[in-house]
Amino acid sequence: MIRRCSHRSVGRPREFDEETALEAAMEAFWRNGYEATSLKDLCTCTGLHKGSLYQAFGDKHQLFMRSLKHYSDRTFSETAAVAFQSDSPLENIRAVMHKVVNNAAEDQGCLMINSLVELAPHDPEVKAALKKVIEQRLRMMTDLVTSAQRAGEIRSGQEPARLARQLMVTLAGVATTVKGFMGTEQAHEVIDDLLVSWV
Amino acid sequence: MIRRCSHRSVGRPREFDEETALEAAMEAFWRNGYEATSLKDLCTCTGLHKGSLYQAFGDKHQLFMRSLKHYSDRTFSETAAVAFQSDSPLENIRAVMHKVVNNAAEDQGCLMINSLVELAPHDPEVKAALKKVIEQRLRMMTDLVTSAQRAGEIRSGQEPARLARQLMVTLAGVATTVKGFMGTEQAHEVIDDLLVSWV
DNA sequence: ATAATTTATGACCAATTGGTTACAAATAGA
DNA sequence: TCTATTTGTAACCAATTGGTCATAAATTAT
Repeated sequence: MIRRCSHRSVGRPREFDEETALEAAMEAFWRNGYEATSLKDLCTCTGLHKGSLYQAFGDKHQLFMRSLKHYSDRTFSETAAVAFQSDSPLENIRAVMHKVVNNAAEDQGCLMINSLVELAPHDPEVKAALKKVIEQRLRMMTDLVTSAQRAGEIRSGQEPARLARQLMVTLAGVATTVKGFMGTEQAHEVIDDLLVSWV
Repeated sequence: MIRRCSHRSVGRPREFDEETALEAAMEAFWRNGYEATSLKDLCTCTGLHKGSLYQAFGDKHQLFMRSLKHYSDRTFSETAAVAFQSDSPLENIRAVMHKVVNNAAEDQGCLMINSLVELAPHDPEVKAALKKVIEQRLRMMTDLVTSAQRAGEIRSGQEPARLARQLMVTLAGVATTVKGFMGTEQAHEVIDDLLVSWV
């Protein structure tokens, strides 16, 4: 059972790029939600036929799981990238928060929060996947808060874990209210207002 | 065109209570979301047949709109009821916030936030309805914040409208994170942590 | 009693859902 | 060239979707 290279074996070669198709599917799920995205929609936006989709990704649910993972991987690496740019921990927190807000596109929100609301209560697989990535992010936030407290940039009265939770809740709130009732600018203001009260 | 009483006219009398049926439908939409709630589900939970449902409420979307209104009416009156219990404006804010959190049932969240996430971006009617109720709540919050600032219970550095927005965003965030990643107790802590930083 | 009216019920409908499968086309290895 | 293998394509599938309609039952007004 040796596969020399990932994809240059015997059969007919793929005519599409798996990554591109996945990105398109993710976009559709992100914009419309899981239930509201039909197989036909997925075929249209990826340019593939049902058969190809199933062969490449499995059924709709598996494709969704991969989309979700793709999304969370990308957004996490993007935010982690700005988490250590400054030597001021508070500035790093601010940068991370604004990064997340920028990612939560207007009217589209955040795929993770969307999925949390739509699917988590009834889809154990989605719930487990989200649990993992949320805890991951919570850990990062907690570390940042701890650093900021040590640096004296945030008052030390409250536990870092609880302040981190506050940040996460605010981000979740922004990701939902940005769906029709808040411009991106206002969302950024919310972040700043919160952090202002922490110094 | 005179109707003497609302419902004791000619035809065969209703065998079900409209209010009860509406409540059941609302519960289903609340728990499962719009798309994931099928007509059959609605028939099962209300105990009605399709025909009766359509005659009484119109199509699925109209029934949903009535459910949403029913929900927002009930929750708003419940929260407004506790908004003036104390003579301390800050205590009233706290009471309102905790009331909302209690309403957002674990794993079920808040029907308005759920609908905001699932439908608002693509359903103008839902969006408009939510806009109305959200602005209503925002006004109430703003008034409470203003009072609290006047009473000196909240520092006066920030605009009441922006602080109110902060409260709303936090509530929205709690309503989503409560769907699998936060117990009710923790949700209450988040509220308290936020308000603590305001004094 | 009868007519008018409104209800409850279930059969019925076209369209769409997610999903499978048969088959032709395209490649690599023999 | 021939075989094995994998892809693309479209026909096909049962089940479910939201929604309508004809009909019988239950009531009030006459």
